[in-house]
Amino acid sequence: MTDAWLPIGELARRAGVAASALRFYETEGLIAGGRSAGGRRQYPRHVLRRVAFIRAAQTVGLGLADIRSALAGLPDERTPDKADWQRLAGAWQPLIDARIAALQRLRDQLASCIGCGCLSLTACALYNPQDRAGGLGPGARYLAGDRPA
Amino acid sequence: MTDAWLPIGELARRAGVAASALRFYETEGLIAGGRSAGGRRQYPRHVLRRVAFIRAAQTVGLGLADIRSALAGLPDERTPDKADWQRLAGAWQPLIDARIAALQRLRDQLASCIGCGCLSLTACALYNPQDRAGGLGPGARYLAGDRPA
DNA sequence: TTGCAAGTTAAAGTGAACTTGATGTCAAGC
DNA sequence: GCTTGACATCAAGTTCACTTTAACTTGCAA
Repeated sequence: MTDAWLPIGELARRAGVAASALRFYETEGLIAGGRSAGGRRQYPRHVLRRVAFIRAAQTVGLGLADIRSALAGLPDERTPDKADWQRLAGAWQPLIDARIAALQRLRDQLASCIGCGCLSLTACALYNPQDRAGGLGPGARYLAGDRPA
Repeated sequence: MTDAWLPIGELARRAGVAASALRFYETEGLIAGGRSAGGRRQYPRHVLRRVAFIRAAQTVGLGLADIRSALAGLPDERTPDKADWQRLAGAWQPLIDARIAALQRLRDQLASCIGCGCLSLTACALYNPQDRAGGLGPGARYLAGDRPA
């Protein structure tokens, strides 16, 4: 087959992530590959899918530590197949559902708070520390369509 | 009235945020107050509502810069009233709706991707850089119930 | 053979929202 | 007067997911 091994630039281009990110993923143990005679990284093709998984998992809201744990559930010496990926990605569904539910609760509470105009600490459902868990964590700042350059 | 002015510890306790965070907010121009003879911070009571607004806005997903802009829309020498807060919080509704919609799209795409088990770069809707905007930004890592200690 | 793009490393920088630590002051109770 | 706890400032540290920088090497084409 042609290009059985991908140099880092190729992988970066095809996966749509920066080469520096891929090196970072490698040092973090999220991906792995071999080296050429000259010491350059050479990735087997299936790493592409692995990178895709990582990015998708990030979209779902997972951190790299969680993703590493998830990837640890893949078979070691067999190339992961359809069922493997299904198993991993299936675990996301409840997470997304929970996030949606939390946002909907927030929206409803906000609606009632706008109705009363209170924003009171004692009475307003919007300001309830318990519900902050449903939001984004600190550092979550890019809203839909508001990605950095 | 009793305790017309709140020392920072009182405000922290009542608002449910750390005193260090309040000092930080003050240096960032998000809240303001006076000083006692001895140089200690004294906050007027309505700062409580301001802090509540800040935390609520964060829950909605806004960053402090956005929140500062929003707060700039409040009257300067009049204590903000019901209508003022309503006006500000009303702007959140579309943001929340957009976030929910983005997550629902993600969920649907994930469902179809699990159906096919592909996770393929060319065919899978889940791995689509366009859609990453609908997720959380980089650094958004705490899911529901997964707050740091 | 020369030139250049693409690759290598380690270390430091980024940004957001705070927190922690060191060191010193203030105010109240005893 | 003394202890205690809450408060003051300022600098530096934390977390995460990377990116940037600097200095150097590899590999391919002209």
